[in-house]
Amino acid sequence: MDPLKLSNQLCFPLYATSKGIIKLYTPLLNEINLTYTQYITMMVLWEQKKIGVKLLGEHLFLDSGTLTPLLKKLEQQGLLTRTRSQEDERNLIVEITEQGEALKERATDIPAKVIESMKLTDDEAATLYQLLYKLLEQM
Amino acid sequence: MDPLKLSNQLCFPLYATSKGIIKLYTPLLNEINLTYTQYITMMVLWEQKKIGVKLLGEHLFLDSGTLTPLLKKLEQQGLLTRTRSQEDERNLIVEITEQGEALKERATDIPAKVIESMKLTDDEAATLYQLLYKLLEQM
DNA sequence: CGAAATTAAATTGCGCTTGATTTAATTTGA
DNA sequence: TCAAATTAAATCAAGCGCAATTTAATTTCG
Repeated sequence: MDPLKLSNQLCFPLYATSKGIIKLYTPLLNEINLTYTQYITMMVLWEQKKIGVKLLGEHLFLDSGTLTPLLKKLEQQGLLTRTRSQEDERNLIVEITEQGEALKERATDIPAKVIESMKLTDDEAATLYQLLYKLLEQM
Repeated sequence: MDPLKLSNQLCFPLYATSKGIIKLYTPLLNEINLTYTQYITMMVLWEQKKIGVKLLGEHLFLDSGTLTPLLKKLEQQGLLTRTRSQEDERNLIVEITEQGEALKERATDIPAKVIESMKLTDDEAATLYQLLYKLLEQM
């Protein structure tokens, strides 16, 4: 059992599957003019309405290097506003707009379409979900 | 059950775990001057010695847009050679060099170190592996 | 108090990733 | 045969991802 055989690695199928599923999302997200990263950002805002960049980054495992330009773009598109916090000017607060809220409707069907094309049983999906979160938690 | 809740998605933990594990690899790969993508490319060459770019891309789920610059860099580092096929000049053949072979030794320990820090049981790892390949196959 | 440390975003630089287009070689078929 | 279609890499543009640095605000503590 060669540890350097591609087929013996866990990371590689993770990396490939992740890219593959994002590629399933892409044509659906194109219709609402979002990239995958923009989409998961909007998902947080659909839940929370208003959140600081630091906390947002912790939810998404992304830092300001990725988020700053991405949030500026979403702001330009009118989906959110960016404002410095009054209490602590170091913090930038991101808040969803009406337009951003409205976009949620057009996104509702997307997850179901992707899950369908993944063809996993409910059990398999649950197992996968649980293993991935176990890994995530200890990182 | 909101389908647009981040925590209800399968793709997001896949995406996050994939990035997280690559981040475990990064400091180890830095010591042998490879990025993760360069590393999986070298893994194919450690197995096959010689392969066309198209087939290489099929193994790695990458296209010439990613591979062309990456292979040029690895060629500059002396780890492989790039030669047009005699039979069909459209094909570029990549072949590992002595130096490329030699690098394999320095990489042997890396997978074990990463797997260790993932803290999954053998069963869990096997289940995860199997689910990911099931997903990959139907994509 | 006020200098030093800490914190949050922004910026920079480099590399990956993909979609689309271009270029060149080969194959196909009217 | 030879023009049209196909194939393989290369190239280009746009965006992500991350490490490292910079800038500005706030906190800590001597």
